[in-house]
Amino acid sequence: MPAQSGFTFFGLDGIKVHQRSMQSDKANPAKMGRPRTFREDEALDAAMRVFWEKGYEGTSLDDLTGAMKINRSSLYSTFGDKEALFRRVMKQYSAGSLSFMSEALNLKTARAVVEALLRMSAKFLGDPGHPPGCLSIQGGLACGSGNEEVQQAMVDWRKAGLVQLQKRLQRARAEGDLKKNVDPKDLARLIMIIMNGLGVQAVNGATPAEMNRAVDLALQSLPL
Amino acid sequence: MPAQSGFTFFGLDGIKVHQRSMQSDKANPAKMGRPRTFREDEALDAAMRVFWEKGYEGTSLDDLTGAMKINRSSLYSTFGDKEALFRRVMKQYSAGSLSFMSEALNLKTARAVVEALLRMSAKFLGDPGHPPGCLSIQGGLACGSGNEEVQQAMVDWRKAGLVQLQKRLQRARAEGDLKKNVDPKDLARLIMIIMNGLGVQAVNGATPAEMNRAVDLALQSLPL
DNA sequence: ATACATCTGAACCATACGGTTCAAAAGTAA
DNA sequence: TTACTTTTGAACCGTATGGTTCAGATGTAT
Repeated sequence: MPAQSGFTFFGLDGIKVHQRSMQSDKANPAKMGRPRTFREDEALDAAMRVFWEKGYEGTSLDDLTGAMKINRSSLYSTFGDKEALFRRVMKQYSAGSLSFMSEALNLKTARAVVEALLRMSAKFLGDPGHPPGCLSIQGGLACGSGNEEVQQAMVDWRKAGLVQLQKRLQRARAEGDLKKNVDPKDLARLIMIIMNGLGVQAVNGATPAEMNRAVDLALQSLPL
Repeated sequence: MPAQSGFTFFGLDGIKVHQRSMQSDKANPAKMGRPRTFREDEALDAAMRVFWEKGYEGTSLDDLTGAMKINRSSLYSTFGDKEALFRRVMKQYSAGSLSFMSEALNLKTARAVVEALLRMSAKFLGDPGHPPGCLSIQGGLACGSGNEEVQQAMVDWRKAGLVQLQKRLQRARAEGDLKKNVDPKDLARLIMIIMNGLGVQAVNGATPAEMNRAVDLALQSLPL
């Protein structure tokens, strides 16, 4: 399951494994020049955790190089610059951590979709195995001068999630799988509102269990 | 209505008014020393807007002194330092902008309380007359090294809102004003989740009308 | 062996940052 | 008028920030 690779930071202490695999790998001819001492995917995962915890503006290059265990030159030559790295991290997070959303959207009924989204969000956003909340929010809702493009990228990212859910529920409408008095766009927005709010509550220290109880209440009353 | 003073930035161009009132005010004996050229409350409102828009970390001293129209010495002598100013701003925001919460909590029934909270949040958080979202979130959910105390102050601030709502709904429970199968704590958390989520949606660009429709949906189905 | 290619590490850079200093300005007191 | 008090304004400060440079290290190719 490639979606799990976003969570399993298996390589953080596995630099030696990396070295051996590079030397023993005969299928890929070694590249000329000094070999890297780090794995790009591991460094990227480390960067993702730091940005998740400190936000874009609160994360310094020292934070990043320290967590990634690489030096500045390596960071720049591999990822470009701070912003490019963050954009890479956003993609990685979407493909990895947020992949539960795609799974949920693929369920058969609107009810199942919404229930999966809310329960999996409560579980994921408060999971103590990684920084709390959602990177698309933790990255920063507000920003100082010079970081507007990053902020806009996050706004677009969050909006894209809403659009996806709106489309799924509009499909449910077309399939007769939604009550007649329920507008799929409004429902999608309400669900997204609850998911965003769960992210904030997770940062406040709410446990998955506490959030799940609120989700129970929402699910027992929503018109689904 | 003192709550409105948080919104009415009447003094931003009113420095001249301030000067006249200072010279014509005979009730308060003039203080020795050079008179201030700014009004503290106006400067504080200006600071509030900047923090609201750029967050704590994204707001620089140049941003603040520019918006407040005072220089650094004046900012330091009047407010202390950046953190102290932000804490002042938090108080001002609570007393001003967030005062609708106290009003809502004072309504007679749980239903009225919840409805007022959600509708007033949708209206307030998306109001184009000020930066979008809620300062308690916009200030920053994540933070870099050195700003942990500010972050914790915001976490405590947000939690305090939840505790207030929990108490109000527990009172509703004691008064028999809440359905038997509804836990007041869980309901309070769900409402707070929705309010937090409305803040994020407002930052995404959702209009008060769009958010209000989602609130309609929530209100028509919540067990109240 | 030398030549070449790529990475590392450590130093460096220009600018930004929050905070400080102090002479001059603008008032009151005597 | 001088003395005192408080504020302003502009310069300054030490440190942090994102980004750059380049000699040496570590590999492949001939």
